[in-house]
Parts: sequence; structure tokens; C-alpha cells
Amino acid sequence: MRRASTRLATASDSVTIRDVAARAGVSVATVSRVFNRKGPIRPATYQRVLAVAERMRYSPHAAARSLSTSRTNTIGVVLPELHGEFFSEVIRGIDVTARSRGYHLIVSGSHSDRAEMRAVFQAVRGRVDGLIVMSPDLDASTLLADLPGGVPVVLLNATADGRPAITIDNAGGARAVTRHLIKLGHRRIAFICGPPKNGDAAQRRRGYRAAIRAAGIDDALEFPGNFTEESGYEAARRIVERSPRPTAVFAANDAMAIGALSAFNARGVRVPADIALAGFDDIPIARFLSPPLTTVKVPIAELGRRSLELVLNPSPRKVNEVLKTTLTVRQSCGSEEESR
Amino acid sequence: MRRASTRLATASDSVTIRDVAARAGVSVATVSRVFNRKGPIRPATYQRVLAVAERMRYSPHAAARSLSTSRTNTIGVVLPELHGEFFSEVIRGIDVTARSRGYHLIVSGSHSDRAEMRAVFQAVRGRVDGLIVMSPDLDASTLLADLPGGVPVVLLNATADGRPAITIDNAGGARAVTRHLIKLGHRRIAFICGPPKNGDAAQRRRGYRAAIRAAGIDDALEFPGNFTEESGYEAARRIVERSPRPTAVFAANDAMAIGALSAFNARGVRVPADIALAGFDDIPIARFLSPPLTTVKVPIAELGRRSLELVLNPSPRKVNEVLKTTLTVRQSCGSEEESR
DNA sequence: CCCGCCGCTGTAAACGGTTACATTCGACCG
DNA sequence: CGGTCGAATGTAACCGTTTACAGCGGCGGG
Repeated sequence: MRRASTRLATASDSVTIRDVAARAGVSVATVSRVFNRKGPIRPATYQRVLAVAERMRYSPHAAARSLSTSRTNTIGVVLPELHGEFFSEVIRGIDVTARSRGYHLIVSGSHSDRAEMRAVFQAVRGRVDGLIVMSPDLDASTLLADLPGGVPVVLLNATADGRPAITIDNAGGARAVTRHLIKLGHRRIAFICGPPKNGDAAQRRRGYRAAIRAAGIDDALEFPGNFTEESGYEAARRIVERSPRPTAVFAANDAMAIGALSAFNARGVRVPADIALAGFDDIPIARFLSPPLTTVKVPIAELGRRSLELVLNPSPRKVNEVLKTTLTVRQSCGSEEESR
Repeated sequence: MRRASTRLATASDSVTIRDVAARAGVSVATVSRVFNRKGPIRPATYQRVLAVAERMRYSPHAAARSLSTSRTNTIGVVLPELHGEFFSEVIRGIDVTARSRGYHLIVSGSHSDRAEMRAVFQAVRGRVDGLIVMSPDLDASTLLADLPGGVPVVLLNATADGRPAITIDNAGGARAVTRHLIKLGHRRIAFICGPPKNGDAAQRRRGYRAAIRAAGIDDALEFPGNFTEESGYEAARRIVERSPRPTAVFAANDAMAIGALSAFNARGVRVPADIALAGFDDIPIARFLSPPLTTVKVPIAELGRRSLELVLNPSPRKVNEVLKTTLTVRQSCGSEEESR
């Protein structure tokens, strides 16, 4: 169809398994077996085929292979967006394990609305062997209906009925930070929220509230935010104006903490001398901020690694794995003596 | 092979174009035409096929389609690594345009050595329609030999013989920053280098040196670095110890500038009061640092966008497109009066 | 000496689409 | 009213693999 019926090497045309077989004086089956290390092959034949293939610069056609084996050796990663260090780290975690397992990664971000997600799920058949889906903003179970059956799916930071999922201990981490601030003597602790419909954000707020209440502090000081630096900046602006001014701020993620830090500095409010600041995620640059940011370490790369492993061999056992978070104390909250 | 010869819908088995055709009472050709909007189809038929396909939850098998059309609607992105905001932004730029063009993205990072690259290039046949390669550390022309012919390739931040490439004006940007520092009165301007074999890094150093020399300053103060925050931190540590101490520091990228800023703060060296600091890239958080970082804006997302477009319709015309960089002055270098 | 078996290799049928070419069927025109 | 033409659809070859099954020597055992 695309090639003249007389099989003359059309120079630029790509070389197929048939070309290699002909040149090596064997059948296509033998060449296939050599490349897949299947079945018994006489060493001499093996070497010859390999040599010929090398010389002809043959490499197997992935799509043809997929069609025949119904395996693609690639897995799909769909994220709500690709912006920021958090997602960058997630992808990296998945990527390194994928490579070590011989898998490829097809990523796609910016899936805020349902229609987009649907389009993506339509395109998976014959393209990926499994899916890692991170969609904290949406009700996870509603979108599951859209994807074709038989595709293993692992949810990241979201749960849904029977689907395997990997989540992080958001509430526990948030409680730990808040308790840390309380232990330092703070009573007026502001919280910068994440996006309203974001599951992670909601759990972190839950942890914050629980710790606040357990300490007998009645009013939670919550400020809206949406996980971006800008929103953190804006929230901090409003926090400093508030009177009595909060003595500590806990941002629901590091990006917002960075924004807040920027706002504080711009207004001459010193951290931690004038106000304590904490974040969540422990993205790589957190320790390079000035002052280094006290935050909650979530094993981001590990998150990626585990999800890849789970999607490759879906275990019928534990369907929900929750990763521990750990409080990482640096200098942005000061120490006990210097807090009031 | 995988399915009993009697075509009985095995429930969980995926539905093929043949199943849809049978159910709709048409031939596979018609179904195919409906899905591809090819050829004349009677409206009634069109609707019926679509309805049946919808009801049966049919979606075309990507691999089969690729095999037949020899197009995958996927393009590959290979990066040296995935760490940090810079790469994150590049991917994002490519991703958004890819989606709008109906293309998928298969990414892979961590390709420092040649063998890894080779393995990747082996795997492209039948998997992608084109390749966007960013490999500043390696001699680009040497690795081109490895990939199969016929695959369009666009190089990012690297050039090689006849290959189309998109690069940024590194030298120009570096010259602009350095001149800016000189104009502010600085004479002892330190430069934190990038990785030794990195092309971008080399060009930035060239720009720095040119500006220094043009101003009649004879000795360039260069400190090693490798584009990581850590290396910037380390370099800054050595810079403050040097006497006479430099009055300004130009880091070859923002990540190192962040590291340097951290080191300065840890030692009580104030920026910009005690020392001026500038970076390169203008990654998103640069403006949220304290103080906001003066840097060189490179249109990262644009870089991704253009490369995607170029790989989709390779123009035989201009093979090397160089993107302008612009000096972005913030507060990390102070203003004229307060510098000495 | 014959037979069965085993190690190696070849033949050909899938996999699930696309599309060149053939076919059918009205409508329309001379 | 027969022929032509175009629109709508069907048939089947083909894309490049994998793999079940068949074939074919040679060898050892009975």
C-alpha cells in the first residue's frame, strides 16, 4: 500500500523484520525469536541474525509489536497540571522506575475539566498498559466510568471504591506542623487553604483544625488560597493586616508558603522573628529558602515509584496505601525561646 | 490467537471495529470512515454508527491504527533530566501545544550517558512521529547517528549540522546582566559557572567574559557550579571568603542563584545591601524570592511550543531559530545609589 | 533397522485498523 | 428507455510483528 510490491530496499524506507530475515537467510520467526530471546536458537544463527540486524540498523516496530502482543510497554500519567516542582518530582519518581522496568511514559497535564479527561481516556486503548491518575480536584469515582475496562488504574492522592490508590497522610502531617507551632507557644495560627475542592487540601485543613481544637484554641484563622505562589502572597498580605496579627502561618503547600514569605519580606515582616511560617510538601527548594522552610516532607518520588509498581502488578490485596509524612523542622518557625 | 475463533463477545474483552460494524449492520470500512470523517457517508448511517459505537463503548485501537497509517500522533521528548522548574516548564510548554494539536507526549529524562540515549532512539520506530531532544551536555552530532532515519528531530539548546534547532540567546542575556551590574558600579563581579560540558553554560560564560572585558575589568572571577542549588550554595560560600570580596554575583542559572542566596543569608551577608545577585532563566519562583531575583527571562514555554511546531511540520528553511532573552530587573541587585 | 523424540527452524494465521478498488443503486440526460 | 455518472458502501489486501503448529534432521534405544 505504502510500498511497491516488489520489495526493493527503497533506501530511506525503514527496514522490517522481513528484510532482516531475508538478508540473514532465515525466517521472520527466527529473527523474532532472537530479538525476544524466546525458544531455542543455535548460537551461530543467533549471532548472524544479530549482526545482520545491527548492520541494517533494524529496530522493531513498536506499534506492530503492540498489536500482536497487546502490550505497549508504556504507561500513562495524567495529572491535573504540570506546573511547579511538586508535579515535576512526581513525574521524575515515576520516570526513573519506569526506565528501570523497561517502560515508557506518556504524560499529559492540564486536565481540569471532565471533557478533557474523557478524551484522554478514550485514547488509551492500544496506547498504554496502565494509567496513573492524579485528580484531586474531581470526584474520582465519576470519571472512572469513562475509561475502557481492563486497563489497570492507580489513583494518586484520591480514593474511589475498589480502585487501588496511593495517598499521603495529609491530616497527620498537618496536625504535626500545627502541634509544633503550638508547642512553640503560638496561639494565633493562621492557615492558608488550598483549592476548595481539592482533596489533599481538605485533609490538611482537617488536620490543622483538629490540632487547633485539641489545644483549646477556639477560632481557626483560615485564609483562602489555591496552591499557587500568588495566592500565598495575597493571603499573607491579608494576614499582616489582621489585628490582632497572627503570630504563625501554616500554608497548605510550599508554593503558597513561598508566596507568603515573599509578601512578608516585601512588608518588612521578618520570618521567623516577627512571624513563624510553615509549609507542606518539602519540595526541593524548601531548604534553600531564606530562612529555610519548616515543612512536612512527603515522599514525592516514592509516591511516583510505588504507583508505577502498583500499576504494573496490580495486587488484589491492599488497595489503599497511605504514605507517611514527616515534620521537617528548619528555621522558618524559630525556636522556643525567641517565640512569644 | 488471543480470542476464540468463534467471535462471541467475551464480555470483558475489548470491542473492535468489527463488532461495531456487525451491530450497526455496516462494513468495517464504513465505521472507519465515520470515525475518520473520510469519504461520503449518508447522515443516517453516520448517526447510527456513532450511536452504536457509543453504546458499545468502542474506542479505536491506537496501535492498530498506527500500524496501518504509520502515524502515531505521539511525539517524544527526551531530556537530560527532569529535575527542577526549568524542565518542568519546558514540558509544560510542549504539552499544552501538543494537546491543542491532538498529539500525545512521551517523555523520558535522566539521559546523561550515551548508552541510555541509544536505547531510547532504538525504541522510537512505530512509537513516535518525531523527537524533541535536549541534550546540552553531549556533542549533539555524535548521537544523531544512532537514531533511525525518517524521524523528524528538533534540537533544544544545541546545534548540529543540518538538524533544525531552537536555541536561546545565552551570550546576549549574560552580557546584558553583566553590563547591568557594571552600570550599577560593580567591578568585582563573580560568575558561578554551569556544568563544564554544557553548551548553554559555556555560552553564558562567554557573554559574561565579553562584558567584563569590554568594561576594562581584567580578571574574571569564576567559580565552578553545575546548575544545582547545592553547587550555588557551595560557590557562594567560597565567594564570601574571598578577599577582596566580590560585590556582585552572577549565577549561570536561577537554581544556583537560589543556592547562593541561601548561603548568603545563612552567613548574614545581605542581598542586595552587601552583595548583588543575579541569575538566569527566570523560573516562576524567581520573583517570589526574597529579594525578588534579577535574572534573564528566557521564554521557556515558548521554547517548548516552537519546538513542537517545528517537529510537526519541519520547514526546510530556517534550521536554527534563536529565541531572544530579556533582562528582568528586580531587587536582588539593588539600585544605583545604594551600590558602591 | 525403525521409531520416537528433541532441538531447531519455517509457515501462516492472527492482532485491529485503513483504504484502494469494486460494487450497487438511483438519478439524470440524451 | 438505455447508458452514464456519482454517491454510498462493501471486499479484501496490507501495515510489521508474534506465535501456534508443522516439518525436518539426527540420534539413541529397542
